[in-house]
Amino acid sequence: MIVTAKGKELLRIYRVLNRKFGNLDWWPGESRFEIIVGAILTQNTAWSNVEKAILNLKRAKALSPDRLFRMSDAAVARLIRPAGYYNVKARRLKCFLRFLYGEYHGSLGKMFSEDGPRLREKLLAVNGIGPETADSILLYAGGKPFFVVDAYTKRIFSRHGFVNESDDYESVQRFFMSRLPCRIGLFNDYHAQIVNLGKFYCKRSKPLCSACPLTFLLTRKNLS
DNA sequence: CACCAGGCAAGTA
DNA sequence: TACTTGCATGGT
Repeated sequence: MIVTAKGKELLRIYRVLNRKFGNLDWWPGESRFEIIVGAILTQNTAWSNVEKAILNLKRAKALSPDRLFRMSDAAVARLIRPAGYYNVKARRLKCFLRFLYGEYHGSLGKMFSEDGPRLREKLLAVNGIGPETADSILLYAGGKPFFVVDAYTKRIFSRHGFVNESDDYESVQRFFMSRLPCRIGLFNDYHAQIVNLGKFYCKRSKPLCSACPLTFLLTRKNLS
């Protein structure tokens, strides 16, 4: 099936997902800092495990930039153990905090007052923050218009012929950002819908389920 | 038991 | 540039 991917089709797909699942109100997290920590902890990790780690941080009153920054790597690692890769992730959190204090005196407000593209470049220069983590931070904690691309995005949209599985991050991101209206709320909920869809319908080694609303939409369109 | 999860960096050729 | 490997827990 050949799909000519125009912007209106991407919007139609989004509307179908939103109608079925409603507004998902991402990111799950009560503060900007919690969102940032979650974005780092969820790298290649099930969110349920990240929740346990964040709960540990909250119970230890460690979920603030200053408390976390003062803690030793080993102490942080112990708290975030359920999230997996706890040694590297403890270092990555510290790298971000060193950046936050070094550049902005520990103020997220100052950090997010920077120009979006400029801040993105600076985040990417922090060890442990790659494109997906940077965009998650910018969009969900900073309210800046960057479309987040993850494994589900590539998997789902390559299986439907919109992009290639081998396309790099920036290329897939451009595919969406050049075809969608630049709206925070849309970028926010679209990515949330994709992850939700992936969790329910699209595992790594299994084909798309025929009950997947996206499959249904595209099949129906193909027949008409 | 095997496989998977909302990546990333560092090493090799 | 394009692979490969290490990192690690908890759920199915």
